[in-house]
Amino acid sequence: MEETAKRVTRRRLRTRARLLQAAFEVFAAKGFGRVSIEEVCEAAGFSRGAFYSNFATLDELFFALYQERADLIAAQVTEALAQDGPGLDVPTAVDRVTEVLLLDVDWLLVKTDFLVHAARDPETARALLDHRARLRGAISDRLCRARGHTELPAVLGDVDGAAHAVVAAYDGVTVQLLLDKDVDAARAWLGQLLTALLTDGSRTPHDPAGTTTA
Amino acid sequence: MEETAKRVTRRRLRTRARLLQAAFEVFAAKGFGRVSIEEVCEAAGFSRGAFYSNFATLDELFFALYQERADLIAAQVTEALAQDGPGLDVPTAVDRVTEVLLLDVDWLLVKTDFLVHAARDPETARALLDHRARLRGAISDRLCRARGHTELPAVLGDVDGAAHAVVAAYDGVTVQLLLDKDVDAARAWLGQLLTALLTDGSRTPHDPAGTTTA
DNA sequence: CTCTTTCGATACATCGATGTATCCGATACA
DNA sequence: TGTATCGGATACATCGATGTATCGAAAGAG
Repeated sequence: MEETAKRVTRRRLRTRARLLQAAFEVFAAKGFGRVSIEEVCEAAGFSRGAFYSNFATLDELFFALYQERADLIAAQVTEALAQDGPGLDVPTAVDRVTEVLLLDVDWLLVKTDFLVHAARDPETARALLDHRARLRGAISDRLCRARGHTELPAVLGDVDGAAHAVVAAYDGVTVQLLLDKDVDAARAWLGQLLTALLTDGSRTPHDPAGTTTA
Repeated sequence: MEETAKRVTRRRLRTRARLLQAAFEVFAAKGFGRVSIEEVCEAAGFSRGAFYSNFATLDELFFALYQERADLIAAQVTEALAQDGPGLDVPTAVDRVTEVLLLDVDWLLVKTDFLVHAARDPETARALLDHRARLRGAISDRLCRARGHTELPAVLGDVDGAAHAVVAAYDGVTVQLLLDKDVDAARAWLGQLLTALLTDGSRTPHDPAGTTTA
């Protein structure tokens, strides 16, 4: 072979995956800043030797964990927005993306930990910005296709500005959700916000769950 | 005296203030999760004895630090919104609140650390929710007084819903600012977002700095 | 000015986390 | 199935952070 490829990969991949899964759970429960390497290994059912065989430091594991999950989320969002609704209207897309983005509170916890981390490390920040750019791309595509059916308010500028606004609303609702832990309220609230941002103010809001009357 | 009041207070208050100030700087630079008690004391020019004489744990200091700064910010926002602009119009208030809220990036860093902390501790979450409620209150008051001059879109519900939206936009823009560190862009972007949220979509955006043409 | 109380410094003991070196069992490949 | 390599466990050394107990000095009260 050209490359000095590893002979063994199956067991290694399994333990690596188990370490990442355990790290996700422990990070979500206690926060990255309060977790030791030993805790992750214990949660995964391994000793610290397994960790040092797969990662150099906790930061490296955190980075790998984030990238794995971020790819997953990005794929889910892209898929949720790719399937075209019957009317190609914005409210339907809003509902679907709201469902996907506010699905797992543990992920929001870990992602916020990662944000705090990224705010002080440019390399980490780049990974997070990449993730956000992927989400914005999927949203922009969807908004482009929906244009003509629903007019966007001109205040936000072009379609990319609107995608930026969607992400900003998502982040804002996430903060509130992290504090009150009310997922249903957060979903309804995000729907309202996106409706207010993406549709004309004169139109009546789209309210599939009847949240405004409840 | 009825109470067993402390005899000495002046020196103690001074060192406590210096510890809080040093903690703010160190937390902003390295993040709460990566700071030790010794580092805070060293930055303040004290030994660890001074710390344990004033606080029981780092969490307690962090809590005190947050409350002090949060009160300051809330007072600034309240004052910035209390002075009535000549027209009582929403765009002017938007500009002023944007200036105040995105003033100090270090505060945003520390506040986000505190958010991560609060997301896992209900007592801490209550303090943060109180701070947010105070901000919303000031915003609601201002929006109430501006009603009649500028109509709010009905999508957000009442005035309190609009205040919620303002805070959400603030949080969303904060996240982006923490990643790209571009304060000017964040201010302009927050202004755009708030304009899109609070004014009718048919109106032209308010753009004092000419950011949309730059 | 003296005295008493308190505040912060110093020294010490302890605990936990980290990283490494080494060893044994598991696994892929011939 | 034999075997060479790899992966994870174990043991150890080290380092840093924490908390406490004690001491000297500063500051208010009289």
